[in-house]
Amino acid sequence: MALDKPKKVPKPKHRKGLWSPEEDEKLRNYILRHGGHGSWSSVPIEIGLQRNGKSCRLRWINYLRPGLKRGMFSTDEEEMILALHRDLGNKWSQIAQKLPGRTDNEIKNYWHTHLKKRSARAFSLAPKTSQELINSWSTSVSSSLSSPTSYSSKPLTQVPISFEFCHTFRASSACTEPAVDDHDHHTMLSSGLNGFPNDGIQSSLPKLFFEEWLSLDRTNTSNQQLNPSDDQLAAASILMGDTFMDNEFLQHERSSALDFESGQGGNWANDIVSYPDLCLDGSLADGCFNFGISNDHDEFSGFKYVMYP
DNA sequence: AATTTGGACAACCGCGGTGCG
DNA sequence: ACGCACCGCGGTTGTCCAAAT
Repeated sequence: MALDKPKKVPKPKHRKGLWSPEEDEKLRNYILRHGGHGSWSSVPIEIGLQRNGKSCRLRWINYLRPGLKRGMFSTDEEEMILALHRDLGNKWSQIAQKLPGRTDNEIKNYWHTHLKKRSARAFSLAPKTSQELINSWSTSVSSSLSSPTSYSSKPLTQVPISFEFCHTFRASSACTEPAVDDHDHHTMLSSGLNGFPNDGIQSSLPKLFFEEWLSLDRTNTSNQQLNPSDDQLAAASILMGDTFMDNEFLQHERSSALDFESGQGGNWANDIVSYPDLCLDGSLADGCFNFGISNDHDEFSGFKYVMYP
């Protein structure tokens, strides 16, 4: 017996679980053809997928999007994640922004399965955040400041800064992170290179991390706060090669670096070489910026500046 | 050989923020 | 001002698979 039930509009049954290669193919083709800037909720309808828009978006971002690295994390990436997690906590999306080709989900999973225990161990042995490192560094450095610097009028330039030894490499070769001993890893210096240890290590120009520089300035100069626009100006000054030398602080750094290098017996041509790490679209890749000096043997001794906007 | 266990990764869920009508 | 849809994020759960029992 037929009942006159009100017609129910069937709720679209969305498939869940793992994506099939066919589904991937459909989604990839559609996004590549139409772009991923429309409404995600309409995407599965357009291509006949029994998925919801949210699921499509996630699949695209975490798996299908071009430029994803996949595969094992490098040691550098691991260190980066550990350091960023110390500073940012579970801000996976922010951490992912510093690691091109990695997704927040991927980093989050990797953290939980590989790095969490390691971090917990390290936590009990070392200062907890870079800020704490900086604070401890500044204490140890304050007594070793040999002379006030000429650029002391700017809050930006008044802070002690940590350096790590960088390396020399031929301009044509890829820049890889230098292998440094723990002994050398956190050599403390004043904001100039005054007192830079002339320990005979060839090509040991310092590496400065902007994150440390800027955050240190924020906390250590209570009455001379570096406001965000100054941060941006500083960053812009670094990124714009031509305006590089307008920065008094960096100018001082440069001359100190050159003094140091000449003391190392190098025949340096005093050329500042500077270049940002860029994405294909021209945006800053991972907050890194490199600069240094070159000699007449086409060797480059440089710093890598890491900036976290 | 069958079952259990645990690690690794993929995907989902819920919440808050934002933009728009 | 309000409601709605959408997006992005972080936490959680589900699934697969290899190693252990």
